Amino acid sequence: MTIQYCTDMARRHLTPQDWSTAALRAMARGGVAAVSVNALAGELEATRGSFYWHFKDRDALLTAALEVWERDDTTALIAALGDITDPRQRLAALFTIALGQEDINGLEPAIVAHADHPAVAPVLRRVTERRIAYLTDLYTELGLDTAAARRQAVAAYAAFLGWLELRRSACDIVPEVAATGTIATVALEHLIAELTPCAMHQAEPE
Amino acid sequence: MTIQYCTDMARRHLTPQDWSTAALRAMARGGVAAVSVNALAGELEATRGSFYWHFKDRDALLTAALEVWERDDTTALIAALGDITDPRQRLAALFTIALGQEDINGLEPAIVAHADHPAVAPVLRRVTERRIAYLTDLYTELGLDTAAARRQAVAAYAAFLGWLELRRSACDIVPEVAATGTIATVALEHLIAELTPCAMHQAEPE
DNA sequence: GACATGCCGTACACCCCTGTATGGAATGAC
DNA sequence: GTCATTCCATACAGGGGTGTACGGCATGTC
Repeated sequence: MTIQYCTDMARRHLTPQDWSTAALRAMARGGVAAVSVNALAGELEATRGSFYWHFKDRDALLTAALEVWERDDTTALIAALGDITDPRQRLAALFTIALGQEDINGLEPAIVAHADHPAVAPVLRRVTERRIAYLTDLYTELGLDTAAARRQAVAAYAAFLGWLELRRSACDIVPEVAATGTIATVALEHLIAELTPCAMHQAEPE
Repeated sequence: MTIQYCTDMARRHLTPQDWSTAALRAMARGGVAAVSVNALAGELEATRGSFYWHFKDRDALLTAALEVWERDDTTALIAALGDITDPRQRLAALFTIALGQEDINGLEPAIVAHADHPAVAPVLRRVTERRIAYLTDLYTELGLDTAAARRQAVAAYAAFLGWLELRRSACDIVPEVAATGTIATVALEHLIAELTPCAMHQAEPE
């Protein structure tokens, strides 16, 4: 019985990035417990021997994957908005990008659901602090005082999280949450227009 | 070596309700995977023999626990609001109760995170439909037309879910999300006053 | 062409969880 | 007191996941 190794084509080597993104996909589906080396190896058409070459542990994969999430969905996103000068356009672009290019559906709810996990807690804390601080600065730039900007940032971020959660749990029941095109308009209506009317007009000359 | 059975006091028998609530607590901490018969037996100071007397399967426990969640946090909650005639007071009481008496912290995010699980999907679908339908009716009673009421219901429910998620993930970073006293005021400001200003005044005579 | 090294497949031991079978303690009926 | 029933503890087999040891196939170097 001959074992066939690479029948299809030149099998390219797996990178730690491949394992990390596969781990994030698995986490979005079934939580932290779904990130099993066995399942990921099957999905990547490899074996666990490949995994333990790139990573020391399963915990090392978890932290690496969550750092990828932190880098892509928070650090890089904020950095991409740096060149937009108008704060209103920056706010609009922020939620448009965050809601529009959601790469892995259900990842954020899965991460938040395991907030107590030792591999999740520090990254989630950094991400939440960074995002709320950025939103607070943005609302301050829009003319709100410190307390009001903070409140708006918390409310907007909660609405954002709930929007993602609703998209994950009931994209068939609530179809308006699924279409990428309407997300921009609906989200901007609810997050910008409606979450800031009480203090917006005295800051807006128009 | 004598085995001591009931040293402390008359050990009352465990009910399926005990197992269900313990399952919900475990699910809130570590997701569906944390609902293990072993762990729950240790928490309840019993053995798996007791469990398999009350339940056929682990899946039977999951569905029973989720039905308890559906009954307590949706059916009973809506039923408790039936005697409030004023829709504005009913809306205020709804979010006050839903946000105030959150019995198990982090349960809703955990359930939503496993929306694809076969034991979760049907219950979550029923709960989401029921809640959004109730909110839609409530906003309709408040004077909104069908489309607007539906949009407000979806937005308010998303904000509610995100508020719970933020409370779970960052109650230390965002302290305003934890205090039960301020929840009522903040939630009512953001959910009633701010989510319905565009169409509220023409329905409100005052 | 010998040799080192990067990358991966395989096999083994170990642990945790599930489900079932079986026995035993406690309680009430009579 | 006997007996049946309820409820629970214990023991066992089976499966799946982890981590490690080891062996093998490549590719590049000299």
